[in-house]
Amino acid sequence: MTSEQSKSDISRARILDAAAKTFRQKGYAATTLIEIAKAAGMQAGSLYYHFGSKDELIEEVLDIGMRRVHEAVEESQERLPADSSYRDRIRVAVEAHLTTLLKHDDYTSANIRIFGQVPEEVRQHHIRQRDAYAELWRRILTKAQKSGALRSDVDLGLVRMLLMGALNWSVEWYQPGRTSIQTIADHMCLMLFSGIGIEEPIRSGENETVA
Amino acid sequence: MTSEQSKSDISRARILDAAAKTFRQKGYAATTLIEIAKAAGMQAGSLYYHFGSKDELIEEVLDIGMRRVHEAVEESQERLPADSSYRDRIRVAVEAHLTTLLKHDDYTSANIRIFGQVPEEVRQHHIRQRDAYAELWRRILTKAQKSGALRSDVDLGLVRMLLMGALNWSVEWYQPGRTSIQTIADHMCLMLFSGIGIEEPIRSGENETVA
DNA sequence: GTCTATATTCAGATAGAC
DNA sequence: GTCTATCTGAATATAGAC
Repeated sequence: MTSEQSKSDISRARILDAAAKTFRQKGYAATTLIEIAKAAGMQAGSLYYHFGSKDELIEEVLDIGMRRVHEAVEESQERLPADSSYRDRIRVAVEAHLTTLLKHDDYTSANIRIFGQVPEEVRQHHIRQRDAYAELWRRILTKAQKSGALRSDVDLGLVRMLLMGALNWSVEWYQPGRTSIQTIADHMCLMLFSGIGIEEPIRSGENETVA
Repeated sequence: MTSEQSKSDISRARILDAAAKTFRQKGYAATTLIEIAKAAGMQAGSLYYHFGSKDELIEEVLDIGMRRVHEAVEESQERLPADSSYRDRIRVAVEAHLTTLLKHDDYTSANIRIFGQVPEEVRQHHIRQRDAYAELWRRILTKAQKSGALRSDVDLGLVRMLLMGALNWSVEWYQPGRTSIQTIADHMCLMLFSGIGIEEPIRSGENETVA
C-alpha cells in the first residue's frame, strides 16, 4: 500500500482518463467502450478486467470529477487568511470552480456535461455527493449574507443556481486562448457583487441619438 | 394551402411533440424511435412515412425550439413602448427567454439540452440559426451599453455567455411550483444590473461576532 | 398512412487462449 | 492483464401487406 503503481493501476488510470475525455466530448450514450478502449490503447474486452460494466466506469468518472471541484473549492477557502472579506471568499470559490472546470479537468467537465444523460440508477448514486457540493456553496453564501456582505432580501438558493449555471455553462463555449479564466471569473464576480448597470438619466420620451 | 390540417399533418405534429418531449428527457442517443412512436401512438416503422431518419426528426425539433425562443424574445422587444428604458428592454428579453424555456416548450428546452449531443452534421445545420439568436442578444446588449445603461468597461460577449448560462441552466433544476418564473427573472435582472453585494465595513483583522 | 415482419448493424458483455 | 472470438440484445431502417 505504498505509492507504488502496479501495471493494473496504470492501465486503470489510462482507461479512466480516456473515458473522461470521450464522455465529455460525445456524451454518455454516444460513447462506446470500443472508443474508450482504443483511446486507452487496448481492446474493448480488456476493459472488463478493470471495470464490471460501462456504468461502473461512468460512475467512477463522475465521482472523480465531483471530488475534484469539491476539493478545489474547499482548499480555496482554507488557503485564505482568516480575516478575509466575504467577497474574497466568494471570489476565490468562483475562481476555483471555474479553473477546475476549464483548465485541465476532463473529469469535472464530463461530470457537468453528462450528469443529465446517465441512467437513473447511476444518477441516484451521486446525489449525495452533489448535495455535499451544493452544501459547501450554501454555507459560503449564507455566511456572507448573515455577515451583511450580501443583500438580505434575495433568495440564496436561486442566486446559487443562477451562479452555478453561469459558471457551468462555460464548458459549452469556453475556448482556451480566447479569454482567460481569470477574466471570466472577474466578470462573474462583478455581476454578482455590483452588477453592470448604470443609472439611466430620465428621458422625456423622444428617441434620442447617441454620438 | 389553407389552415386545413390533413391527417398527415396531425400525425406529423404528434410525432414531433412526442420527439421533443422524449429527447428533452432522455437525451439524443438514449432516445429510441420505438419510444417516440409509442408516445405518438404508432409503430416505429410508421415514423418513416413522415421523416427520413432519426436525424431528420431531431433537426426539425431543434429548429422549432430555436425559432420559438427567437420569436418570443423578438416579440418582447416589439411589444415595448418606443421610449422604454434599456433596462426594461433587457428585462423583458430575459423574461421571454426564460418563459419560453420553462413554461410549455419541450422544443426549446430539448434544443438547449441536447444540442451538445447531436451528430456533428446536425449541429452544423443549426449554427446559422444559433448565430442569429446570439446576434439578437448582442444587439440588445450593445445598444444598452452604447446608450450608457451598461458599464462601458465590460466585455459584452462574456456577459452574454454568463447570462445565457445562468438562464439556460435552469432547465436542469427548475421545478414548476417551487419558484415562479418571474422570481427567477427578477433575481437574474437584479444580479445583472445591481449585483447583490453590499459594501462591507472595514474591519481590523479580528474575527468579529455578528448578532 | 399505418401495420407487421425483418434485414442490417453495432454495442455491451462473456469465455477461454495466451 | 490483455487478446480474440463470439453471444445476445437492441435500434435504425426497409419492404410489402392492408
